[in-house]
Amino acid sequence: MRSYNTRQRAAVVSFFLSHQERSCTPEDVAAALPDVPQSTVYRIISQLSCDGTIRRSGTDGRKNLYQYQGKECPGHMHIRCRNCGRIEHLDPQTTRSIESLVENASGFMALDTTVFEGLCSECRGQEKP
Amino acid sequence: MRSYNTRQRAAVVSFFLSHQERSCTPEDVAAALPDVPQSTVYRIISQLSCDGTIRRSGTDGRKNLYQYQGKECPGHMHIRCRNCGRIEHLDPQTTRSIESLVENASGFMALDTTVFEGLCSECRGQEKP
DNA sequence: CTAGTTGCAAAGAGTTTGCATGGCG
DNA sequence: CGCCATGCAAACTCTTTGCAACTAG
Repeated sequence: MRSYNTRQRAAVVSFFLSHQERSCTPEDVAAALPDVPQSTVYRIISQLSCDGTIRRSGTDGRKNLYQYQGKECPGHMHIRCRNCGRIEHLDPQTTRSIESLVENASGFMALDTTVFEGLCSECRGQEKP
Repeated sequence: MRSYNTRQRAAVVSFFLSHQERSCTPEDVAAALPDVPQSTVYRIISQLSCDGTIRRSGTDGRKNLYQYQGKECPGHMHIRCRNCGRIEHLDPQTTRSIESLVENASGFMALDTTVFEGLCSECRGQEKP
C-alpha cells in the first residue's frame, strides 16, 4: 500500500510544512486549497497521519487538529480557552511533568494529544456560557 | 425564565442523581428513558448544565459527558484510553497539581473538564490505529 | 497495465432548532 | 390563561464511505 505522489497530496503536505508552528484543522487545509475537495483533504490527512508525516494534536472542541511532525519536534499539550477558543501551547517541559503526574496517579500513559479546557487570562471573569 | 417541573425533567434529574459516581452521555440518558425523546433529553441537559444541577465533565471523544453536581463533590479530570475507550478518574489531588502546573506555565486557568487522551495499562503496546 | 487516488454525492454520528401542540403554575 | 416545555422532523457540523473515472509508476 505505498502511496502515489499526486498533486493533491503534495499540496496538503506543502500546507502542513508551511504551518509547522501551529495546529490546523482539515477546514484550514481545505480553505487554503480551494481546488482540493474536502473529502480528499480528509482522506489525505488520514493517510499522512498514519504514515507519521503529520500527527493529530488534539481537538479544537469540534474539529480535529493536525500538525507537521518534524524529526526532533518535542510533543507538547495544548490548552484551549473555553470562552474565546484561543489555543496555546504548553511547553514540552510542563507537558512531561503532567504526563508523569498522570501516569503515577492512574497507570495510564498520558498522550500529548491532550488539549486542556481552560480560561485564558483575558476571559477570566467574563465567561459567557 | 424559571423552569417547570415536568415529568421529563424529573426523570432526567433522577437519572443523574442515581449515577452520581460516573459521567454519562446524552445517549446514556436517552437509552435509560425510552419515553423521553432525544431532542428533549438534549434540551433538558442543556438547561440543567446552565443552572448548575449537572456539569459537563468533558467528552468521551465523540459525545459530551455530564455528571450530577453534588455540593461538596471535588472536581476531577478524566483520562480516556484511546484504544479501548475506557474512562477513569484522576483523583482530585492530582487534578489540583495539574491545574497548578498548567496555570503557572500558561496563565490559563485549567478547567477540570479536561479529559486526557491516553493508553491504559492493558492497551499499552497493542494500540490499533 | 493496475493498484492506489480522486471527485462527487450520499450516508453517518452527534447535536441543535423551528414550529405547532400541550401542560405547569 | 400565559408562558415555558415537549415532540417531531428537519437542519447543521464534522467526518467517513461507496463507486465510477482517472492516473502515477
